[in-house]
Amino acid sequence: MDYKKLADLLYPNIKETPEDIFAKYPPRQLKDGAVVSRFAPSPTGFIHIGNFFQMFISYSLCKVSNGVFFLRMEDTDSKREVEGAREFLYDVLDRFGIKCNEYPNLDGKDVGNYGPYVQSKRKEIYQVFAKDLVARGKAFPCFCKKTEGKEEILEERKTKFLENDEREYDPCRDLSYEEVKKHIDNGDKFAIRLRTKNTGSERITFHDLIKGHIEAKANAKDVVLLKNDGIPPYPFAHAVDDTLMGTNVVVRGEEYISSTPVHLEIFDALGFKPIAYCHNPSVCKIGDNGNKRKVSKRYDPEAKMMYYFEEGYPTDAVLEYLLNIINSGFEKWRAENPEKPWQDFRFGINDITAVSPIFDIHKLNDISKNIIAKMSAEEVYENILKWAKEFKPDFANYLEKNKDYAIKVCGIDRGGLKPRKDIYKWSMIEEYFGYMFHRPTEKEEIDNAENYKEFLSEYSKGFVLPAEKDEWFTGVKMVAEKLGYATDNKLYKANPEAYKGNTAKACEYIRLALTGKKNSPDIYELMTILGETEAKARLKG
RNA sequence: GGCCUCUUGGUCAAGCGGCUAAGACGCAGCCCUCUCACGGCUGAAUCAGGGGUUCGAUUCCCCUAGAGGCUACCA
Repeated sequence: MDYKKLADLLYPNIKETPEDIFAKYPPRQLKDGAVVSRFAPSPTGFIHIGNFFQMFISYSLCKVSNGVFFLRMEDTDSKREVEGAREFLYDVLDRFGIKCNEYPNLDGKDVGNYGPYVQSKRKEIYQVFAKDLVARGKAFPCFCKKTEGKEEILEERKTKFLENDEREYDPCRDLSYEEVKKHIDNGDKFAIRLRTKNTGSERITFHDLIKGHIEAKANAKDVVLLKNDGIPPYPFAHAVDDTLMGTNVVVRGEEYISSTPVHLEIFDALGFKPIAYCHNPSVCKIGDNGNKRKVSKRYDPEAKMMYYFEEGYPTDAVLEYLLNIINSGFEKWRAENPEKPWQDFRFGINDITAVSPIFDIHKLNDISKNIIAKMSAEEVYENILKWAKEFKPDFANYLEKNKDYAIKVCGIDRGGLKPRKDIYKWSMIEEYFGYMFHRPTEKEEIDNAENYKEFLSEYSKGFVLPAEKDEWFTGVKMVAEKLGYATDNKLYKANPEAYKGNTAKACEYIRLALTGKKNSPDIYELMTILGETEAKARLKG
């Protein structure tokens, strides 16, 4: 069989050779240990936290080694592409402050010298390599119908061989030149398949940066290299692109471990050097049946990165949470360096966990609380405003009109040695501090309406907001004592029946009048921010 | 079914042949206190099971079980 002739029959217009292509992609000049890696999303309209997780590992490895982190758009599956998805992708990276060294710009131009960074623009490159493979007898054209869901075809392939033979050779692998020519003349579309050199009994080993040494059955299947539309499925695109682009560490989900033998055989057929893999575990949840399962975009709101924007989590909180589950050393580092930005953390590949973590919203919340607690009132205000502009325009309006006041509210119990740590997402504010933005419309249950009324009417009589907290508290106690409340808690506890309540009870009434709630930050501080007039009005009911 | 990966408290985990098996979140209790939050203290809770190897296994080996993944002209 003259494979060269066959290749020319298939691709009469492809004149370039792999050498020509390689000439355009010179090896990168890198410092020792510099990692070149990439984020290779499909523009399907959302980013799954699992993809984001991988991207972040990849990014961190590049950053810490002063390497190159690039973005490659994997748009080979046009069926799944969604309008506006590319813009959204960039928006997400931007919000998290993730910068790519090389990427395809939205205007169609590339930033970087190893492009195009969009797979749909690389069709000819793939065909050059495919043609070369055919010319060397390592691949062949396949005119079969797609086998998806077609069990009988799959069965036919398997049963062609002896029992227990794991080979899946494609029926088209041994077509004669004449047969192929007939198809071509007929205008039939063809896919290109790898002519696997294996027979099903070979084994291969490879090293994974996270899992270590892995031994597996070698590929023995004539896998598709180019679909009949000329576009490669993932494995071939991965081999060609990552080789040309100089990727030296591929970070991907562990679901790819099983297909690594296929990738390795493709690299081998192409004559490429294999690339180091880092198969990282998937972010999971406990399902209804009590088992682990991957976080799913269908059932779990937190699967989509948009969720964190909508809820108003600070992006650093999400990143630090991820760092926490990726790198066991991060938490210790954070404890020792409470003031440093996460970017200073020396991300280590050896510390990447091999186990699928279960997403823990409590932990995220805790990290977020600590991050927010360190912000100034102004920062909090700016963040809330930014969030509200996007998701709560009315509230954003209010915040802008009452900026000074809103900043004061954001500053409640902020700073100092014991900052308040109860807010973990911006969407909480309106509900949480609602009473600071409008008079409470509802009140939590009052245990003794008569006492409540009596106390407030007495307390609000001639109410003046003192300049000092102590003074204010003394005032409260005076009124309380006058009405028969215990101001000494020990006395009260010893004989509760003798009093209407204690100072705490009196404060509860004031708090209720002011906020409608039984829990709130310091009453005096709230009154100071509300102002004497407003405070008095609320006390009078 | 076949192949691959994973297995320390509820969750994230330290541990790399000898420890009363760290720490964090969460949970419970106590203290502080005008309430909540913060902070402090205390507590409950873990080596999947079975075999080896060894003077000694959470740690090394094997088996079993459980969970996850792959088995497409999807990635």
